[in-house]
Amino acid sequence: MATPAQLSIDDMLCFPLYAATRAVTRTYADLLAEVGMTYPQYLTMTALWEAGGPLSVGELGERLLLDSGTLTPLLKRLEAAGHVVRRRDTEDERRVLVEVTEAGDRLREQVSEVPRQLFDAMGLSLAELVELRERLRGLLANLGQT
Amino acid sequence: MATPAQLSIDDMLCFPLYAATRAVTRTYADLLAEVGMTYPQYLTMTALWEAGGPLSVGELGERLLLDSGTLTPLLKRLEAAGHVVRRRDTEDERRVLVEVTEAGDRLREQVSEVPRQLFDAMGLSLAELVELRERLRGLLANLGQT
DNA sequence: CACAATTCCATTGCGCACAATAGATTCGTG
DNA sequence: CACGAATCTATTGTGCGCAATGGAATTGTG
Repeated sequence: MATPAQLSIDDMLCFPLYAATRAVTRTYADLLAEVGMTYPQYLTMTALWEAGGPLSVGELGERLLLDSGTLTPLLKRLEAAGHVVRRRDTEDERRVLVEVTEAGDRLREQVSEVPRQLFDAMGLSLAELVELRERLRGLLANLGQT
Repeated sequence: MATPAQLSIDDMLCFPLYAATRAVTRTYADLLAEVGMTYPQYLTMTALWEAGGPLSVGELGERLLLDSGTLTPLLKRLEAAGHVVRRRDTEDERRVLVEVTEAGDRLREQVSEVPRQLFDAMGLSLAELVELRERLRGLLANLGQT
């Protein structure tokens, strides 16, 4: 099998990648339904929890590899839900700082089992997960992302 | 590292998976820009080319793991671009058959180098690609997809 | 201090994804 | 054949992703 000019859909790498991502997102959707969050919102909250303090929209975008056209409306929804507050940075009025609220911190405990639940649903050994993760990181780096 | 309760964003599998998929989609967008197609549209055309004849919306959905809410508008755009035609199945009026046009067949040649270009952009060896593909197929199967 | 370039966020427009629902057609069973 | 169940596509509504654009604030340079 020498990468023929015409790969079938089943031979392509991109399709399993694409389909697996959507399957993971659906699994998250099930797990996050009770707290009313989506997977991108959960990722965003995770980045904020991890940072331990306010992040600007741009800093969030760097960590999540998302641009402001995606983040701005997403952050407004998180703010409307009471999980974060957004305010202009007094040091640099161009920037908007996003900070987790107390309710957002309580949410962190409510979803603390989600990573474990997802790990179980994926049905991979830890070694397989780590190897897959490293392969994907390599792919991401090759495609010109961090 | 024993799957701690609180994984950081960098430790999670889901994030590299999610980000790598978006990076691949962007790479496809660059390669497909000259023919005016998106990645999901290209995947859909690939499924039709591969089938060698008309497929119903449902059959396409099975192959692509997409539902009619996604496919119907996508197929209408492909039809508006002249790449496919849609018609009711005379055998079963509930079904809509999607068939590649002559223009759609010519398109196939115009994108014949895309798989190779993507393979090069990904920067993986063939062995790595195959292994990654199989891991992702396994994950997809575990998450309850085909 | 001007002022052009840069940085940063928001907006707009388009195209997915997908849940939920609706509506038409066909099938299965008596 | 009747008719309820099942099948199949379309529609609606919400939420991403992202390119392109715009506008406000800041920075760098002379």
